[in-house]
Amino acid sequence: MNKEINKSYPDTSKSLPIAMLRAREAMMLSFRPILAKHGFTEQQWRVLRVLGEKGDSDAGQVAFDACILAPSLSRIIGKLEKNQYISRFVDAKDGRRVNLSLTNSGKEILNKIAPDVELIYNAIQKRYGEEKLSTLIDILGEVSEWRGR
Amino acid sequence: MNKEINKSYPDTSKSLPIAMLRAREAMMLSFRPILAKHGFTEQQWRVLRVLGEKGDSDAGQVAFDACILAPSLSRIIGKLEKNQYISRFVDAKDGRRVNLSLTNSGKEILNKIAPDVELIYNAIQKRYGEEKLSTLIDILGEVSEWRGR
DNA sequence: CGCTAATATTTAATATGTTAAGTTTTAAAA
DNA sequence: TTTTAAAACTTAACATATTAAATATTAGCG
Repeated sequence: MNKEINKSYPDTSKSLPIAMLRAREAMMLSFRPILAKHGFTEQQWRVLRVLGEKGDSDAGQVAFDACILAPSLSRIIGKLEKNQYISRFVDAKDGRRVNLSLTNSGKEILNKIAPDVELIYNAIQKRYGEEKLSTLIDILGEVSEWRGR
Repeated sequence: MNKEINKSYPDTSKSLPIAMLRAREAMMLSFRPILAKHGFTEQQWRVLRVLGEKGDSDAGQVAFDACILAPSLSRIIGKLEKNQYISRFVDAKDGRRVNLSLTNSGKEILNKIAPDVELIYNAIQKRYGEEKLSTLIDILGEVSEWRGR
């Protein structure tokens, strides 16, 4: 469609960043309603999941694992702490670090929501097949290593 | 690393949405400085590119092509119009639609920035190979078709 | 034709993304 | 040890994301 028009600019249909955005958005359309039903945003959910998976971590580690920039994380953990889903305390050995930990309430909500999220994951995997998705994850992992020029 | 801890939650290292976020971010770290040097955000740039590629389009089409939600696009085109990079006018046949068009100034800046962006694309392609990236684009395209469940 | 539903866009409100600057605490150099 | 640089967060300012509601216009139907 529209193959006759100006082609002097890069074709967005082949743009990796846009392709990832689209694919990601397609999936998030399924996930977001589940999280929203419990009052969480996608980013807040990533923080809870990461803490549930890796256990107590400092903010920097959570930021990396959840793929959230430090300034965003600061606000997010502020809210999660206020709502009693996590607790925050400065590291005893290094006063610069802030350690984060799931509260019991945080663990409960995690256990409550996780199964619904898993259902979607399983449906996606059933539709596309483990092999294809694993290929996808692998290539994405390689591209994540890109460090410019 | 950390293979002994709690595994009762989905492993974020295998999460497709997070994997896409990471890979995309790795690439954007190379692209953003180029755009920033000219005062554009990543989204503003997508709008300019889409208009340069597909020619004049209505807002809805641009939103889809650039993968930007309508409310965000409204503000973005407001600023791009104010800065004279695009012009906006209501469709003559359908008063609900807003048609967007690159100004000469918009075309110029597009031609000025595009080559620098291409350099990065080429470097990425050289490093990972066309075949792998084309496989990636294909799978991402399939996943983009996901429509919930 | 007049009424109602659907479309396309915009506005509003809250949350996150991005970059830069500011704090506090450590680590390292002189 | 003093001072200087680096590290880890936080705060601030502006831009975008997301959802819902408001506007304006068109399409369909009785």
